[in-house]
Amino acid sequence: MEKQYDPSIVEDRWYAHWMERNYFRADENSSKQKYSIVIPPPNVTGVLHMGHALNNTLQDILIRHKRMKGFEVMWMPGTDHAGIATQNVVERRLAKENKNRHSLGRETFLKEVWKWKEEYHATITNQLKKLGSSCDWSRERFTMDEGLSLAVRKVFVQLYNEGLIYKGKYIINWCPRCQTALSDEEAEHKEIGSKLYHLRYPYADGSGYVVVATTRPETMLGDAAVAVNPADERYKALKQKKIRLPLANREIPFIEDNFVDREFGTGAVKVTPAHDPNDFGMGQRHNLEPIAVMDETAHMSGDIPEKYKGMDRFACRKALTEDLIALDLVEKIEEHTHSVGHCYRCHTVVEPYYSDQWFVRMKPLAEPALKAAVNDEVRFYPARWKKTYIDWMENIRDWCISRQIWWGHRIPVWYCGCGEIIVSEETPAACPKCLSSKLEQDNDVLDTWFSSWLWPFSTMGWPQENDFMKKFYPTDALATAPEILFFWVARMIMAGYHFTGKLPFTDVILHGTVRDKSGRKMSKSLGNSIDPLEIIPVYGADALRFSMFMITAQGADVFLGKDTFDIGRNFANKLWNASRFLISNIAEPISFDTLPPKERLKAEDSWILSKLQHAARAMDESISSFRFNEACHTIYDFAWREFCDWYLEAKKADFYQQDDLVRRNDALSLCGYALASILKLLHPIMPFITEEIWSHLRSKMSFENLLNSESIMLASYPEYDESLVNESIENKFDLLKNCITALRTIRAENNVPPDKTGTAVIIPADSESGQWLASQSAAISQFAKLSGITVDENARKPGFAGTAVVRGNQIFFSLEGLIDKNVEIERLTKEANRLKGLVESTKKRLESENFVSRAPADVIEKEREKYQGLLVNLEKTGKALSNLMNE
RNA sequence: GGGCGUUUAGCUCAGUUGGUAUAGAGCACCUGCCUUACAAGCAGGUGGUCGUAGGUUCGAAUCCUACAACGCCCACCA
Repeated sequence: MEKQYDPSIVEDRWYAHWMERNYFRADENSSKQKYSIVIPPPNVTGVLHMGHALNNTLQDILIRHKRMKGFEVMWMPGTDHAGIATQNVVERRLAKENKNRHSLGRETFLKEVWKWKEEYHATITNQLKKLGSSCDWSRERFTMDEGLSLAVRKVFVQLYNEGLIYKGKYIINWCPRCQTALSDEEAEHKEIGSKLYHLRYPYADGSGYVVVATTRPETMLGDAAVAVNPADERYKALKQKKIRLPLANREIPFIEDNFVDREFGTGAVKVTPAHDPNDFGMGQRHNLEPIAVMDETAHMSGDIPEKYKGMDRFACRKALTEDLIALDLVEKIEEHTHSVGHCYRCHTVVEPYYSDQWFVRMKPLAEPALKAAVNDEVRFYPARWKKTYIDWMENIRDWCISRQIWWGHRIPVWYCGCGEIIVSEETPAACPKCLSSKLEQDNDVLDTWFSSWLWPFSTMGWPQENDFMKKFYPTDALATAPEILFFWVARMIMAGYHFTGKLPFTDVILHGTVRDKSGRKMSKSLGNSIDPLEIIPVYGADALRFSMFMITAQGADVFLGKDTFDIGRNFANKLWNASRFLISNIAEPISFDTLPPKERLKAEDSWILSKLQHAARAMDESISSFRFNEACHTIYDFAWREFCDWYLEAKKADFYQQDDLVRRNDALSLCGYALASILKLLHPIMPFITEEIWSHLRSKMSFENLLNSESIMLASYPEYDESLVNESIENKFDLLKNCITALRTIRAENNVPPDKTGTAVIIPADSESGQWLASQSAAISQFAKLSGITVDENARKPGFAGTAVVRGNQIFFSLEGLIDKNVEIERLTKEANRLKGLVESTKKRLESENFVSRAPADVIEKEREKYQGLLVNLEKTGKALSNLMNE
């Protein structure tokens, strides 16, 4: 074994080995209880980033943990075609060659996108493997593969037949750059500093004007009315008047509508039914014809003055405002911040656009999905997301699912010249009504999420009945970022209930966003992202995985810097060296069936076995409740602070016992047992190094029921064993460690060099402590580098010595000429003051009538014991201090 | 406008149901060590009135109220 652990050699080798052995393969015929997860399919738009690393590591931890716990696990991998996003990146690539999708034509363009898909799909798959993801690659799916496309068509037809899909002309969010409709969720609202224009609209009879306020003056060309609140007295007289719309030079009426807020602006609002969702509503209530004045690229068009035709909407805003100013029709322009929708893919300002689109009626689908959350059948981690989910479900609106792009599932609707509309899973040969074969399929494709929402079951072969789905559906956990709670999670739950009658998963784990050290979201455009593939060769996937979860509390954002991964790398290296040390001490391969019998266990053995039980339980609980940072801390502390710092150090002496082979083998086997347990506990988080060490350990040691698994992946996860818990030994060890630390502190504070040994005297507080510490005098000598130690209640204090009091036990360290009296006086004074403070506060509490009469008896008892102990320590420390000063 | 989250050491953050003599890590910093597992390491140390103000309680970082700062989500007042 090398002196430094090098993950780059090890990791790829083990992944290939696991693949070769088919360890990731899920067996639908297994009799074991199943545990299944479907991957949130990464978009094929590009390479994976740290957010994916976080997301997939989380799932891998769960999968590996459950696999070791004896479940038949299935982790379904796959990718998403990501309609608009992928089409955009491919169009951008084409633009560099001065081509565009229209010049290529639909078919050729789609071929280009498929090429892109293949390329990035390969990269993504490779990245997931580098991370160690133990998904069942034999099941891999893509949202546009044949089976999933079939599921999409089936769902569309079913919903249509159920009356839950309809087509209609409405105001929708339109991205003028992508030139497609968007759903409400795809329009991201951002606060924007803007202007509020107060425009004068003259009455048709020339008797004056009314002032209306708008943030988008260019839409005035499409105005169909001016509306006021019916209760607004100010405008009562204007009811009969008409407005002469400036520039457009049309007459428009006054209308009254309760929607209008009397308090805002002037209380009069221009109504543009074709370009504003509220105005559209008013238009419908008052039979106003929507007048479209923009085309699909948000350039001015339609029946408007020549001058503005073809102008970009923002250019027009400027030009038109200037013209109105020239006509003295602008009362004032105010600064105004408001929230404006942006395309979630290209960040262009969304235009409300009047057009013919397909929608899903959501209310009926939401009912069971809402109930599931209210009843806690589906659980959210952290739990606070439940409320967010419920709010959204309660206020759900219809879902616009048609997209005017080419990359995606084509809408399975055909139109016949006779007016017939055919909605069908299969391409119809002829119109059922007029028998014409001249049918035209709807040009639009479906929203990407219309395939994603079926993911948990479409990937399993639905709608075909099959054993695989029977075994693994519904799944168990779903891990994702909160950003797509509505886009995806909520809709999957709705689809799950509607099409399979089942909740598709029970635990929804919402993890945070990956950010840089200054809190900015990591993104390609900001140039602040860290590429997992650059980290892995240097630090290792294990280090990447461990570091990320070590520093991240459940649901909290992850802040990554270039030094973040040191934690995991250092930990891996520590583990490597401890293992190397142990394994190198095994000269001849040793074999044993069980742990040494109880009577052969030494104190430190019982102690580490007891501590191991706590660690095992904590790991299990932390992972099962998705608190991965806790799991990392638990294993880090156990492996490093307890196993390496104390246990292995304590066992060293026994390793060199060439003349007592029983003792030597006990020491090696117990260390091997503890190490193997650590490896198993850690494996879900750091799969590679644990497998590597596991194989080294197995080459030197065989242990029935412990190391019998060829791969650690398939070994059983350590179980909490109460019979090995030993609180009294843990207590004694705390005392021992505190005594050793006290001696070390004296040495360090007095700058005693490590190569100078000294002698110690311990005057124990009682005979029990005395016996225990005396039995550990060899260990104390070793850890504190002593040449001699006396533990005796009747021992005499050494003349001049460094002093400490631990739980009433007086500890003296003496080394001629190396203990600095002033240092010691300072230390002891500080200690005495600290104790005085504690004695005071404890005394106060115990003298308080309220405390003594109201606190539970055990708390009072504990407080009394604490007080007695403090008094003893204070007294002895004080005495040591005065002795020192008098010497 | 509604809702949620965060505020703890110089920095980044843990702290599960209120109670373990001293509120924990990592990094940074200081001191001493290349002690034959590990300098990516070892031993020791400095550093915190737990955002502010009240309240509940025998007891509050933890529960309640108000306030402040920052962040996020949702929302059809142009």
